[in-house]
Amino acid sequence: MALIRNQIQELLNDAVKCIDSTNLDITPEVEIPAVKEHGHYATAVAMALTKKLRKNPRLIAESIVNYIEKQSPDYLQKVEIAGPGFINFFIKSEAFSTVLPEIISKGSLYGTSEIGGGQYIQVEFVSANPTGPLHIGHGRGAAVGDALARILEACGYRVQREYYINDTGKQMEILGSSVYLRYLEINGEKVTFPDDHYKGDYIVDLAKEIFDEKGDELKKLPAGEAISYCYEYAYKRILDGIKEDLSQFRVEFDRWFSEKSLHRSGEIKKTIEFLKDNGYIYESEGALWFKSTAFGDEKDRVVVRSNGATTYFAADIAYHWNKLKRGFDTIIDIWGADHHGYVARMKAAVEALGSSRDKLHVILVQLVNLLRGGRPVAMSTRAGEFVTLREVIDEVGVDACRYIFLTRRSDSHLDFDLEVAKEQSSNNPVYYVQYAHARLCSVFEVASEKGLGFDKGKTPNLSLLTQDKEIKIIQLLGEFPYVVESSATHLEPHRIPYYLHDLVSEFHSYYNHHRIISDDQDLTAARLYLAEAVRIVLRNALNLLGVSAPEKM
RNA sequence: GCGCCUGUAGCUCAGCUGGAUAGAGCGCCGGACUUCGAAUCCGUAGGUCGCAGGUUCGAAUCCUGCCAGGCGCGCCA
Repeated sequence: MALIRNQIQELLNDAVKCIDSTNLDITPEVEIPAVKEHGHYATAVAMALTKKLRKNPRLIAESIVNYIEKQSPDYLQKVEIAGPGFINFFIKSEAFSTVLPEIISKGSLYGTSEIGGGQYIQVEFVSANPTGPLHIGHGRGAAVGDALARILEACGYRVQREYYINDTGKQMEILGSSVYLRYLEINGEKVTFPDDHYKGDYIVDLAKEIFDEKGDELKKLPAGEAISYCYEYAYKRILDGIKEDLSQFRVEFDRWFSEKSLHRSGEIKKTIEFLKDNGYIYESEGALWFKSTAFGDEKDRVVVRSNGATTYFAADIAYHWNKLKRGFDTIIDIWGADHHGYVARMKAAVEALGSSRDKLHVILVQLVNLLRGGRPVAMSTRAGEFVTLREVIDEVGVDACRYIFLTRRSDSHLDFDLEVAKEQSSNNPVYYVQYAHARLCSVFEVASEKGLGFDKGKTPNLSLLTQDKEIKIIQLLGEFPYVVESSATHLEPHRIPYYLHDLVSEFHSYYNHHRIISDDQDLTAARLYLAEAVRIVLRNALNLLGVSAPEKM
């Protein structure tokens, strides 16, 4: 049984084809009007066609409506033309309720689809340097990337979640050196701590750990060896901490990809060779340059410095070549917005590697502006002044934290005030949604105490669901699959929380106006059936966000 | 100087890619618990959609120019 929206969509497609056979590349958009006087669904397609057909929109609307009336689909109560040429559809209420049995029978699968057609997508996110604990900004990237992956999976894509570890290079040396210097301090030596070193307390803690294990042993080693030991130790401990934090944040990666492995395998060298063979590399001032301007970048970029060292960008190209060779149909990179200047060159590289630049989608996540009581909190890894993701999770909880991140477009700046998130936690949008779920669970408990079980196999008399609010809820439930789809195709997780809010607000209102459990057995059965459908959609939607659906709060 | 992002109610943000009277939450004010959970509901107030032009039947949405905030612009990573 196709959903009403689908049927209207198809009907309109046919109607448009019928009015004018000259290859119109317009697909009519079906929307839900803001006010109910405008029907359950509406389309502005007649206005969209005016330019092409050079006819009055109302005339076009009339011929579309004529076509529709000739078909006279059984779900349609009436169709009318309004305003400048809107076509408004009024649906019979019993037609709407056909979605309920579908939701009940599909259960946790309701909302999933096959639009992805098994396409293979990689989502690379977080990828924070293992030089310190994750901070709040990484948390936002983690929430967005993970939710996106869940949404894409729900739409029939095969998804791989990957974390790229920058485990080599100058920063790693500085990390090793930072720990080593702290270690020397613990051993009573006076050291000067350079400005570019990591000053966080966690560095001191790591040095202490090494001291507890090794005593003054490292002091006797040549500095280079000792630093290397410190680096290995610190890197491993920090990365383990990152994994732990992410796991607690309900983010699990399928693969942790090491930058160092690209150096070891010679892939970076091979990548540069490949580009050179294709004429995209030239030498200048003793360095090797990638001709990214040939693909729209504003200037060419160095890949091998005059001292012979490859740049970070060179490794990044090799990394993306590696991704491309793994056969992904689409590659999604989620970056902090401070890296926006790298999009053009990365897309240029992908194209130079013989692929399509459209295969790479870069989602920029704006940095989080962390506040406490309205005052900005300093955030600098180097200076060691930052609030870690773990601290935020401990303070406001995983559910609230993820929800706050996911309720905004990723490219909008985000003020995250810890005091507000904490103090107003009972007014936090996530609880509004979770409360509806808990409330429903409670209703079912009461129902079962009264011996009003819920029989999944038996469909009650749904024509009893005639209240405006019931129709509205049913209609919204029917929208869920489209919301998930649009969220996937636009790569915008925030559509889910906004949908949830609409649905839940409608449900709470309904709950306050009508009793689900009453003396009328048939009506109770029908309403419990509706309630169960709501509960399923709430669970499924929250699950896409990685937010829990508690039975009690 | 150049580039990217943002500018919508007092605050935090949506606005389905050009459609009908621009919407939520928080906050303010006023109501609703002897009845399935009041973390809820119902109602009031609050707007020159940063500014100015342009495109057309129609603009918060598209194009141009300004203004403001954030972030980038290295043979750093």
